[in-house]
Amino acid sequence: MVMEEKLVINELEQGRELAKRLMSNLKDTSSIESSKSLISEILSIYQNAISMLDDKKVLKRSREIDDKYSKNVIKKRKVFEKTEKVSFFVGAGQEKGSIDDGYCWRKYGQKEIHGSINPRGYFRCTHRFTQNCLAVKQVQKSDRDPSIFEVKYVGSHTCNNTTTSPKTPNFSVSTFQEGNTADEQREDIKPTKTEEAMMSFEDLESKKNIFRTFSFSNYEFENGGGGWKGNLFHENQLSPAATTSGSGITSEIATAPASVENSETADSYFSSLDNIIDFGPDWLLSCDVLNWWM
DNA sequence: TCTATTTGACCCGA
DNA sequence: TCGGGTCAAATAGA
Repeated sequence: MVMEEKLVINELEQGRELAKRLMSNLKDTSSIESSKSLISEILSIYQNAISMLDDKKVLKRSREIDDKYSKNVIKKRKVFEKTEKVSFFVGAGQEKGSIDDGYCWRKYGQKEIHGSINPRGYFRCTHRFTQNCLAVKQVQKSDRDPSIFEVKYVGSHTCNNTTTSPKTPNFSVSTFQEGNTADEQREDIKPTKTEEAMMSFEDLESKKNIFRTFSFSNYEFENGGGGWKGNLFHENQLSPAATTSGSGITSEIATAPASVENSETADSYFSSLDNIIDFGPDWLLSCDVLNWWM
């Protein structure tokens, strides 16, 4: 492991520790100011870690592009590191490819995927050629629940242009064990740990009310392990407060009062954070997801 | 006419 | 050899 990677991991571990302290603070309604301070620290640490990773990626990609064009290799497939891939599920109601994450995407291909019912769409940043932005995303409708789109982001944006300011769709994050085959993942579709986070970022620009609409959820199977429905944002869940579907803790969180710290049920929500915050390496490798709210 | 999408072909890695 | 990612010509739509 190179020095930079150790530094990044160290940063992320600090963030995790701070998050744990934050969890404790949130159980104590008298320590709101302390919690706000911790949140700022956490965001700063994650930003540092992401910047470190991005610096490395930008350099690597610049070399890839130089190689590509200098050798006139037009169709050479880029090989990204596994750590650049992030998988998460986005609620339906936003048709494939039009999931509004604030960036401009252009579809450049679609493929039938072996073993999957639904084709996978390939999108790249509109500013790929004007600003050399190599961000790419893949969108595929879930085989298990057609109302769900699985979106994989490869690389992060280096462009400045967005349709609006970059924003986060309401989404449910799930990380999978790296190295598993697609079939293995389908066979054992649950996350390897309690790694699912449900988030709503309605007002991230101001960041004033961060965490008012932010919640983590413990992983839960519906019908004894049968599916994701209870944990996913469906189109009627774009406004979590209006959620009526789903069951268990997920649904409760979706309808949780804005002021979680004062909620009677807040303790029960955050009592499960020990499991969630202990994301483990897979989650740490997926921190591109943080770009959404930075 | 311009821009985005579709789709078959091409290419590479496993 | 196969599966998946990308290209680019054809097509659609504003």
